[in-house]
Amino acid sequence: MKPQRTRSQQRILNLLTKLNRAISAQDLYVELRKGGKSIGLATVYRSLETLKLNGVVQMRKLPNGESLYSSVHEDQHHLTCLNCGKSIPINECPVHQLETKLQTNHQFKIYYHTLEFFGLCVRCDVPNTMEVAE
Amino acid sequence: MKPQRTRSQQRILNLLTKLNRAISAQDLYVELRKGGKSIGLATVYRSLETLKLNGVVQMRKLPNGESLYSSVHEDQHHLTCLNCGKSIPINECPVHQLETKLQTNHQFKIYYHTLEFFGLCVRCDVPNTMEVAE
DNA sequence: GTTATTGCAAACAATTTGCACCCAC
DNA sequence: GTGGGTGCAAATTGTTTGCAATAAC
Repeated sequence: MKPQRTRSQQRILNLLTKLNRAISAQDLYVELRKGGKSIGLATVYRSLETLKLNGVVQMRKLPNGESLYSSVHEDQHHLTCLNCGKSIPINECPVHQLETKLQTNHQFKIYYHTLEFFGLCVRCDVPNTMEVAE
Repeated sequence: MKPQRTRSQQRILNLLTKLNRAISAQDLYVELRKGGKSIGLATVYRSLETLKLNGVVQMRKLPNGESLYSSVHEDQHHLTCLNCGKSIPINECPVHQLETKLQTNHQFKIYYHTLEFFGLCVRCDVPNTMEVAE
């Protein structure tokens, strides 16, 4: 029962699928314009909103406030440094079993989940008192 | 090796510990003012930033862009509805073992993690074509 | 032709920054 | 007295909204 999509939604979904990685709305906008498509930023946001509610697009928020969107089968999580913002992708994901269980117990249709680890990377985890000269 | 805290940082940390739940910076600000403390909103943000880097405060971002802060031992995750925004707390958390492993493998000092499930709650998961009359 | 979608510009909200003042040491 | 910490107001940034023009059916 695929909901019908508008032209813009279709374009965005295509691009997200092709890219196969998370991208911000702003960058998505730039990419689409580059591709010759005339599209407004507002439309990008509106389309992403709808696609999210349809369960085909997912979103994660970076600590800096920016949102990254990707197509929903992308099950990729990250280890993010609170200081430099560097994000390391990780492969493991131990929550699928729990997801199924929650879906049943809470009568909730789960579309996707986010799992992020935050801390300090080696470079930023300065041994306290002294600065790294580098 | 506890880093020394400024007056504001101390107050904020105290309040977060007392509350034992996640709260937005704005609300934190209001609470502190109510409590008779003269404090500026910017200071609240600056203090939270520092406390976060110290690993004693953690943050999660709601889909609406607001950030919620809590003291870091709070290991509480949520099931959030993409439509109405309702957030249901869950008790399970299957990631601690993975956390330890990642910490070693990636030479990363992990302070905390966030785990959120997104989808539609029963009320919002309308059986497609027809609206709920309610 | 009627209705939903789109683009643009203006509006918004959370957060950050500049800067003068104040407090702690 | 000096340097970091603080409050206020202004600036910034990502996102949302109002509305007239446009496309879809």
